[in-house]
Amino acid sequence: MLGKKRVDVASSEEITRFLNVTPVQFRKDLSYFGGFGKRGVGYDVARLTREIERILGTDAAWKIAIVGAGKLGSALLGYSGFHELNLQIVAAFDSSPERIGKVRQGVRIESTSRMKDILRKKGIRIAVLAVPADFAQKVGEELVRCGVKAVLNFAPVNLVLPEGVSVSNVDMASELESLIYKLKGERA
Amino acid sequence: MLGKKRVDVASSEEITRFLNVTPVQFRKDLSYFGGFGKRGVGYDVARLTREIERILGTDAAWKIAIVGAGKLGSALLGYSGFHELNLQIVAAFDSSPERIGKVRQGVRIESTSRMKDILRKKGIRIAVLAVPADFAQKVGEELVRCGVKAVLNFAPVNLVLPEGVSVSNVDMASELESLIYKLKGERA
DNA sequence: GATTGTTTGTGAAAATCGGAACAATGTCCA
DNA sequence: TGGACATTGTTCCGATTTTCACAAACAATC
Repeated sequence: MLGKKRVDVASSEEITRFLNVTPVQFRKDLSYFGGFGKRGVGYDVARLTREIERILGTDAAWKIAIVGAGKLGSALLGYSGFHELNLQIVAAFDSSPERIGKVRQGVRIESTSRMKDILRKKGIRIAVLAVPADFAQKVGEELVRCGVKAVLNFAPVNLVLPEGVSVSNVDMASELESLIYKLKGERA
Repeated sequence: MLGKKRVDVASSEEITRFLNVTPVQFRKDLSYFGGFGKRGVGYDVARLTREIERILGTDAAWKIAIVGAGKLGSALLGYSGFHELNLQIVAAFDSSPERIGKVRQGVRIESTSRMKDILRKKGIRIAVLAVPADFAQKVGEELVRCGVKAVLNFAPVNLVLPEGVSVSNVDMASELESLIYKLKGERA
């Protein structure tokens, strides 16, 4: 309880102070993969980081593609959160002729007609879908035919893809609905 | 079982065909708020829509503000999902002088220094945060001082705000982490 | 070295969630 | 009217998740 703070070691409570999980949950989740902490001391932050990266698979670099280079797609191309994990945006696609050929954030926007070639050649298995809602389902299915195994969908539709393909729908409207619902609850 | 389809009435099974919930779950959730369906028949679609909107609070219009008018913020200004709910973007803020004063999607971008005035005057309680990660926590706290009660955070940090303020972190990186983890599992 | 205080890891209890089964209620048709 | 069929709303139950409680392990101090 001295003024000296060791930044290289942190307790589960200190760590979860800025996460939205409880210390117990944090410890239990970690213990499932093995005990990385020292009792009475805490967790070696450097080692913990390495272990978590190994568990999550973010120690090796993953190549991802962004499909749809409109406003949202362009924004995602520059989104810093991807780089901080080991996610490399190595391809971008759009169907609009005036966007094809342009280079954004060092990535050349290709025609969607070339998706299969490029995705297969580069061995990309993760795609971020940022096309208008009307096209999302169709393009998503095309991605599956291109060998993609995981899709992060930003279009405001519920993307449904075959078994074996992971889909994560980032539904901003739903998130806002939840917030509104909570707000209403406080009023009542 | 005739060819005639009544589009004004639908069963829970028909409704959930395009949702990712089971019919039972759908009925159970609804029954928590009251029985809106007719046994043996189904749900009156028009009424169901009204009831759900009432429950979620999207029957009345909500005014929201977007803070940060960079790539992501601009994209969100044009995001169609907001309009489909009853969410009106009535204010946008940025700290960068070259963006202030510009009009995007009919909304004038104001200086962040004017946040408190405008947010309070317009009675805005919901804000969408799309600023760089380094500023997110600071700006979020400022929003709370401006009377905001719910924040949808797009910055790749875990925003923590005081009790009584709802925070929803749209963490795209986390979503991708989950996808990667699933992908790894299939490999092993 | 014993003692005290701290923190992890884990086993058990509690709560929550999702699915299956079923009774209640409605339509339709003879 | 009565019977066959369809669909909701609810109860029950198993599984999963979250929380609680505590023993084990470690550091620091006397």
